[in-house]
Amino acid sequence: MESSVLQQHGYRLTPQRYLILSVLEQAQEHLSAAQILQRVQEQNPQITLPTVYRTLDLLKELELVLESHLTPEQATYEARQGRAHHHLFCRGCQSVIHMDTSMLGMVHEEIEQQYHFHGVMVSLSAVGYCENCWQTLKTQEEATNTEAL
Amino acid sequence: MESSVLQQHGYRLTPQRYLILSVLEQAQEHLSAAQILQRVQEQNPQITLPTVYRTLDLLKELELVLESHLTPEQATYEARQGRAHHHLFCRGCQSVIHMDTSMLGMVHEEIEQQYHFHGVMVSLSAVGYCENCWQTLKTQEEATNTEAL
DNA sequence: TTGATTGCAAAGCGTTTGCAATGAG
DNA sequence: CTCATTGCAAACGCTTTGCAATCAA
Repeated sequence: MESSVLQQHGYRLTPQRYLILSVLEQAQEHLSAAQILQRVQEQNPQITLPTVYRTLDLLKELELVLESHLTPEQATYEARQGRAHHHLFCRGCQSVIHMDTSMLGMVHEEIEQQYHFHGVMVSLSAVGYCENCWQTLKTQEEATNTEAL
Repeated sequence: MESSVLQQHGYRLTPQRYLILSVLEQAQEHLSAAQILQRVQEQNPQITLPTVYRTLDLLKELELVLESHLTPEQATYEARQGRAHHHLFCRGCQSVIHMDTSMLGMVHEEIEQQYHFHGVMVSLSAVGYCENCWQTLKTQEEATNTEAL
């Protein structure tokens, strides 16, 4: 648990902040602010959405939490785990798979050199269909084609 | 101008749609819906924001326009130009630079094989500071440090 | 005690929708 | 005539903010 980082930066460790951070650390998936609220309220129904957002802002600033915008509608959040990773998103079941960074090779350095940028953070994201949803999709298409005849 | 694609799909080519598409095709940058409205209203002040959004939906569907979510706040749009590309975003001046796809190499195939995904679209985005903003930033930091003493 | 933090309510902002008026085919 | 398309106004959903009450240090 990285909650001590809060105090190290002069912020209070309140029950709300502790709960929100532990929900994120225990989650094995990306959570939206609303999902975080829901889980957090199971332990303490008092907590409200503004508190979730304010806490997330703090945790982002302290780099304990990462924010993603895989879908346009809403941001999702995850606790910063050890290894850097990228996201593979299934259009079908909306699941998010983590990819490791190995495949990116020297992309980072190439960008800094080629475009004269500094402090570059590279993020790769891919969307597609997982095996399951791909099969479902093909079945549906066949059904539609048959209908159309 | 790809406006003929509209009719090919049974949609009307209205003055509004024509204007919006040409604004996007002439822009050498990513535009938000509000920016599109502004440029379009210079020619026809009658046009409204809902029309812009409805037209963008259409153009996205016809793949004449690409939508990006480089920043959380608002989506940006660009006319689909010839070559695929990726985005390099400067945190300082908010400018967007297009990178070509060469550096990605076989990433696409690797993902399909390694994660058993189908119809994968890869998008790489990077954020950092361009040369200019990097210098500005360093100067500012020095100033702040001096102040703090 | 004292300023940081919270809950509440309300506002903000980008985006979407219902609907009547318009206009192209 | 008929339906796609528009402008208008209002709604929507996520996120942020003002403020008084509360609470950790």
